[in-house]
Amino acid sequence: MAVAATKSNRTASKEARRQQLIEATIKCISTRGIGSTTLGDVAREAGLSQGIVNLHFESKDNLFNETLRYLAEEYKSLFEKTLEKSGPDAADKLLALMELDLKPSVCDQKKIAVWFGFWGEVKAMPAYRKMCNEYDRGYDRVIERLSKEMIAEGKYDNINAKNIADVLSSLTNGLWLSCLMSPKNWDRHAALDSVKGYLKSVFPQHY
Amino acid sequence: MAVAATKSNRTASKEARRQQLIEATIKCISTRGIGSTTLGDVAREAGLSQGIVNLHFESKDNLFNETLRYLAEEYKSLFEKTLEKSGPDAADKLLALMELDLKPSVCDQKKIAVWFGFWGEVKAMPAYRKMCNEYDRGYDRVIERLSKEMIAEGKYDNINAKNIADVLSSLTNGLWLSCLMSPKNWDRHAALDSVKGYLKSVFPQHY
DNA sequence: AAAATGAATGAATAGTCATTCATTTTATGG
DNA sequence: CCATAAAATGAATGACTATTCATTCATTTT
Repeated sequence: MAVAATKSNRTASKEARRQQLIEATIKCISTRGIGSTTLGDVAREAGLSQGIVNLHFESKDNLFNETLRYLAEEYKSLFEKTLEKSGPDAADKLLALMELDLKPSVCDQKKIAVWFGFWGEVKAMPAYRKMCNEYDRGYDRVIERLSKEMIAEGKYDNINAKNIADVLSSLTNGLWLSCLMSPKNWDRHAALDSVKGYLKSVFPQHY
Repeated sequence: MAVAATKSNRTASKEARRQQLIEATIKCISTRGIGSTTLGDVAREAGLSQGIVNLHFESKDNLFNETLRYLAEEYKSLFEKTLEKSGPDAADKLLALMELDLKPSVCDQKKIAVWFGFWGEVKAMPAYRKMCNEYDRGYDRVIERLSKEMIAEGKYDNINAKNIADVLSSLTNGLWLSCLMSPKNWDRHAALDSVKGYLKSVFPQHY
């Protein structure tokens, strides 16, 4: 099928170009900020010409939305892989997920700067908020389910799984802010100790 | 002599005019986002003319810096007042400070949107990061000192004051993000319960 | 009341940037 | 090789916006 082969080649090349532009966008936002990243900057970063973004993404708005979706999908895939590979106990899985959030590949200045850039614009761009919420809902459910399992196993009293899930996700996001604001003397091991300290105090029989 | 109050629209004092413009800026950033707030928007929001911001603030950059400083000073003043009025025990003071962060006057969508707007721009504007860090250092020191006192009082083992201070500030910032992202079904009492739950698990003799 | 002061105005300017599109380059099939 | 189409270019366009400044206006001083 010559036609199909040709078509798929073209598509592949188009996909590669889109990916290249998304990566350039992430780099630009992480260094110049979301507010002063221009399409010219992105094109230059990608080593391509002025009009290239509009050719592949129609508009700047669309490019930014696709960039956010790319970041969200990337995290989702790491989350799922972590959940699969870790285990088998709920306690192992929960710890592995918390460790993921503080790994260099997830928690680095560059990527965090981009996340905060998008979060800072949610008032102007409700689509950003909507997308983030859709992805986050899934993670919260998983954390809550794992907590519930552990509460049942450990016969813990007086603690609430929803509550713990809220604290853990807030804690992670707050630690990311510290990483963004004090990149020089931020210590990921200290951050992980903080999280472990919390887990230990809530689930003393498990950690 | 309520001179300032009776003065016509055209001749408010310089300080009053600056304040009026800063408040308009906060309103604009909280609704349109920091990236699409123009000086025209701010002037319109304040009911004044196009050139007014440059007259009183020299530049947009300066207006935004002064706006961030205003927010930081406002919080600082609330923090200090809370520390004074609460008490006398360290446990009371610490709880009062955590409650402050979740009070409607501090933790409302509008104000949080502005904070995140600034945080999202720290890569482009190092001055924002610098200013935030200068203020935050003070709060962290206070929280750490209070924790230290409680650790000594309660003879707690195996816990570290710096660690607790880190968790508490991260937790607060993370809860603010939840408030920004899910304004509809965000519950400040549930958030406060999360914080209290943490305090109870770390300082069981105190809470 | 005339003059002086300085706050405020808003039209004009200069610069930036997203988007368009006519043209050029590259790749593919015959 | 050629013919064709897709991909890429980059100059041009038009919209937007920070900043300037000559002018207007209200208040105070003389």
